[in-house]
Amino acid sequence: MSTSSRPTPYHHGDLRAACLDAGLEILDAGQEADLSLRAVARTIGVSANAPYRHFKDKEALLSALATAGFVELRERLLHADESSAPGRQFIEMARIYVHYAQEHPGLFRLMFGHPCSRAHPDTVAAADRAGEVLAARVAQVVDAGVREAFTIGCWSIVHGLAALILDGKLPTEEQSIDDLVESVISITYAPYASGS
Amino acid sequence: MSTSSRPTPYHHGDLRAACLDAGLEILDAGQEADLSLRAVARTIGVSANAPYRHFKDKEALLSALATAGFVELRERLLHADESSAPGRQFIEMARIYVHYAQEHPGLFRLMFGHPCSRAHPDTVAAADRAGEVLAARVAQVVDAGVREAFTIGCWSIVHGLAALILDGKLPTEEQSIDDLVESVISITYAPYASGS
DNA sequence: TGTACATCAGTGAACGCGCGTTCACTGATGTAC
DNA sequence: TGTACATCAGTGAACGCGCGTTCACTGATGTAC
Repeated sequence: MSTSSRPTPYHHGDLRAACLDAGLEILDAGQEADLSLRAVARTIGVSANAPYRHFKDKEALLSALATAGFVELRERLLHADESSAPGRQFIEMARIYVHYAQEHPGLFRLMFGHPCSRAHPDTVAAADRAGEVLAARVAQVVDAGVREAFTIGCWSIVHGLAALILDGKLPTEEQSIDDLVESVISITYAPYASGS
Repeated sequence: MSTSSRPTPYHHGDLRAACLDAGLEILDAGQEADLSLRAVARTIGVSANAPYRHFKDKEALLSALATAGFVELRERLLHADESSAPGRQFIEMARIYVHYAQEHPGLFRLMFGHPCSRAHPDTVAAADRAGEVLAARVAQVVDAGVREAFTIGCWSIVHGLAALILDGKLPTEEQSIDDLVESVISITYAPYASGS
C-alpha cells in the first residue's frame, strides 16, 4: 500500500512495464507493422515521448519485448511435464512452442525475424537460454556423437511447424493443431522412441 | 530487334518486370522495411507513381514478388538431382531450400511472413505448388498411412533450419551450412534411409 | 504513304498521414537540514 | 514537523521525413481510313 494514491495523474508508477504490456497488446491485436512508439504511448494514454524516459529508442523497446518473449517461452518449456517419458516430453514441448507462436504471432515474428533479435545481446542471450531447454531434454535420449545435429533437427522441426502453421502454409482446419503436432513429431521420431 | 530504340526516354519497355527486379534488389540489399513503392520507382529511375500503371497498390507488388519467389524456389527444388537415391535427394532439396533463404533473406521473409503471402490467391497457389515438390519426393519413400504427417515433418525441419539459420539462432560459423544441413537431415532420418 | 485520333504509359506536383525524435517546460517526489 | 531544493517523470508543441496514393497532365504509340 505504499504508492497507492488512486488518480495517479502525473507519475504513472511503472511506465516501463506498461510500455511492454501495451507493445504486446498491439502485437497481439494486429500486424507487426502497427507497433510504433506512438501507438504504445497512445495505448497507455501517455504523451508521445514519455516512453523515452524508459527506452533509449524504438529498437530498445522492441528488444525488450523480444527478450521478455524468450524468457516467457523458456519458462513455459520448463514446465513441460517432467513426469512423462522423454518421448512424450518432447511432444509436450513441441505443443507448448507451437501454442506460444499461435498465441502471440506478432511477438513470435519479432523474436525470430526482427533485426533487433540478432543485434541486442540481452535478446540473443534470452533466445539461447530458451533453446537450451529444448536441447537439455533432447540430450537425455541420444548419444553424444550425434547429439548436436539431432538437437538442431528437433528445434528445427518444432520451429518449422510453428512458423508454417503461423504463416498459413499447412492445412490446419481438418484436425486440431495439438493433434497435428503430435502426429508429426511422433511419426518422425518413432524409430527413436524408447519409452511410451 | 523490334523495339530496340536506345535512349527509350519516355516508355520504359517493361516496367512491370523492372519493378519486380528492383523490389528484389532492395530486399536483397537491406531490411524488409526498406521496400517501398517509392524506393522501387527511385531504383528504376522513374516517377513515384509510375508503378501504379502495373500494380494496383503496394500489396499487389509485394504479392507478385512473393509469388515469383515461390515459383523460383519450386523450380530450384525440381532440379534436385533425380538420379540420386531418395535419401540424398531429400538432403539435396533441403540444401537448395536453405540456400534460397540465405540468398534472398528479405524475399524469404516476405514469402512466409508477410500478410500478403496469405491473402493473395496467386501467392498461396504458388506456395502450395512449391510445397508439393517436397511432398512428391517424400511420398516415394513412406507408407500412405503416415505420409501426410511425415511430409509435414520433412517440410517443417527444412523450413525450420532455413529460418533459424537466417535468424542467426544456430551456430553456423564452425561448419559450412551445407554440412550442417546434411548432418541434421541425415541423422534425423537415418532410421528411414533405405538407399545411400 | 499520310493523317487523325484513341489509347497507352509515363510525368510532376500535391495531399494527408503517422512516424521517430528533440526541445523547453512543469508537476511530483524525496531528501538534507 | 517544516522548508529548500535537487531530481525524477511526465507534458505539449514542433521538426523533418518518407510514405502511399491521387490528380491533371503530356509524350509516345498504334490503328483506321
